[in-house]
Amino acid sequence: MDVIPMRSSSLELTISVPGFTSSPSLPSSAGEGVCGVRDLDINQVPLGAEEEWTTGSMEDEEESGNGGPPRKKLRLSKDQSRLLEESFRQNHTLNPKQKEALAMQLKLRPRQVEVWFQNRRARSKLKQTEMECEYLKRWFGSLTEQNRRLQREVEELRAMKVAPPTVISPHSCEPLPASTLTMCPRCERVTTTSLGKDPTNRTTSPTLSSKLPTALHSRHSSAAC
DNA sequence: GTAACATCTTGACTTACGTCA
DNA sequence: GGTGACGTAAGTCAAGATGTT
Repeated sequence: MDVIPMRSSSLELTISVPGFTSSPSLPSSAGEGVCGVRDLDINQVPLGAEEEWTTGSMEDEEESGNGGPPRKKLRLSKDQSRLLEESFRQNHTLNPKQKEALAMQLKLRPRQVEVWFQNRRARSKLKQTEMECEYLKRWFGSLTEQNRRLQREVEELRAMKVAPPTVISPHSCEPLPASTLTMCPRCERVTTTSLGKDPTNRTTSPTLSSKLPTALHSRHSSAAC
């Protein structure tokens, strides 16, 4: 799965993706996976990719509104951003004391720290949602494809069942009596009943089961199959 | 090289809503 | 239960940075 390119941003995001490993960075707020999935960390801050900043910190720009000249937009310095990011990593919200202390340390107004955290939370969530959406689209596509393949397989097996009395075992490549084949009424998979010929007794389609999210698969396979 | 425009990032604001004393 | 203070999320605006032609 590739990642939406992000310029000059170090938003900290994780997305739950089955089968992907990740670094256990922080408590991911959104989208705890449904089925034993893991968090994919997309927030590797590119080493040395910190760009220079246009302006330094603003000590305290008094009252930007109310008829005065249009406010100059503050750009946080590299250090200020880093410190804010570190704080955010530890805590996604600040209590008034922490806010005050951080503002003091950064030489910013508490309000600015507060706004920064608000925006940071909002934009993390947005990116997270976008990535989850992207991932689900891909997953949907892949499931659709698998579904198509399996339906084709079912059609073939149905045709085999009505026509010839025997089939070839996919495992031993020997002729197999059709009577040894049974179809699961729930998933429509064809399985071979154990006659000693086929020790694995596997379904004819192991591909999907290995790719399904574990929770979904175990829920199904535990009962009828 | 640079000007003009498009797009992206991000600091700040407004509004609505929930919680708590 | 009504009320005000407070905090947060969501939506938005706009300055400034960056990319493209």
